[in-house]
Amino acid sequence: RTEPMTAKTPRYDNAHAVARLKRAGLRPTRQRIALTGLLFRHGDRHIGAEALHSEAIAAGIRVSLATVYNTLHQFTAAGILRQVVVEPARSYFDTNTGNHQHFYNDEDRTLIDIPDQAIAVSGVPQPPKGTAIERVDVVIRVRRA
Amino acid sequence: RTEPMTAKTPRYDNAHAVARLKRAGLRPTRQRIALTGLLFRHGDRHIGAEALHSEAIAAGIRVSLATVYNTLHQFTAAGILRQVVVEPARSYFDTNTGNHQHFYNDEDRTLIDIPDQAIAVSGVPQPPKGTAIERVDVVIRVRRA
DNA sequence: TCCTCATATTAGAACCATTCTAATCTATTG
DNA sequence: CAATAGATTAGAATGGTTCTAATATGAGGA
Repeated sequence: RTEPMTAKTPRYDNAHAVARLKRAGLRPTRQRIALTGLLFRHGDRHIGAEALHSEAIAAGIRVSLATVYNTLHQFTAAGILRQVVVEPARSYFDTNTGNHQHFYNDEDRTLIDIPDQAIAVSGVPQPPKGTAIERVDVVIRVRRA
Repeated sequence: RTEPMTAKTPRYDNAHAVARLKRAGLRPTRQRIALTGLLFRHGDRHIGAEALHSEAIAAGIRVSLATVYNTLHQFTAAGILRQVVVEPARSYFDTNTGNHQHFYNDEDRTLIDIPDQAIAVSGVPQPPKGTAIERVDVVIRVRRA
């Protein structure tokens, strides 16, 4: 059932994708399986909906942009993707859901992971009454030196 | 020249606004003077373009939404406002341009300042080759406890 | 295998914050 | 006060995202 993959494209066959989807409680549909492959086949990556859609189309996967949006949000809700907010009017999704932060270059829209251990945020005060801290996001904005 | 300020509505008259605009290298037009008043009359605040426009209209200031957008961006470029990115598809502008960070409640879109001294980010690694760090933004995401 | 149906997918329209356009005003300078 | 660079404006355009309601499909049961 699982087809051989060339060396170039690291293994992430349908069986893996299906397993991951089931673990996340998502029905393994043709589109979700294919998108899972694109997303997690290579290492950590940051990608937007339109870009992922283009990539899918280029790879011969028949999927609508709406489904790509749906899928990215479902994956985020399921915890297998993380949404990164670094600029208004554009969303990035990060396949690395572990604790880490980002460099962001506004000029060329580059997002780069910073491993968790590197950064520490100290002195975080009490959150406002009636709220609890959900996550601490650090964006280090860089520009051409 | 500096006038006494009342406790309730701190004074921010046209003379102040004009002075601030000139200092920023911006021509003190009727609209900019009025918006400067709205923005800096009270203490620190976070506001979006549409909200500021509504506020202006409510205050009887005749100004177009386009001008509000232009003005917010010019003020940001001039360094008298700071743009805060906390969610896709919506921009906030902060009248506090000093070094500080934010709590953000996604549920009710509340932005709250955290004074600079409180927070420290350590272990920031070298920025990517050819770039320099411009700013470190920390957003502490909170939710109803 | 074949039904059934809850769930997914889809094309295209709708949305909405923001930006653009090109026409009209207005501060500033001479 | 005239000239003009710069600012404002209404309305159209943009662009990423979400919605709609019609169609398709995976999962479980007969």
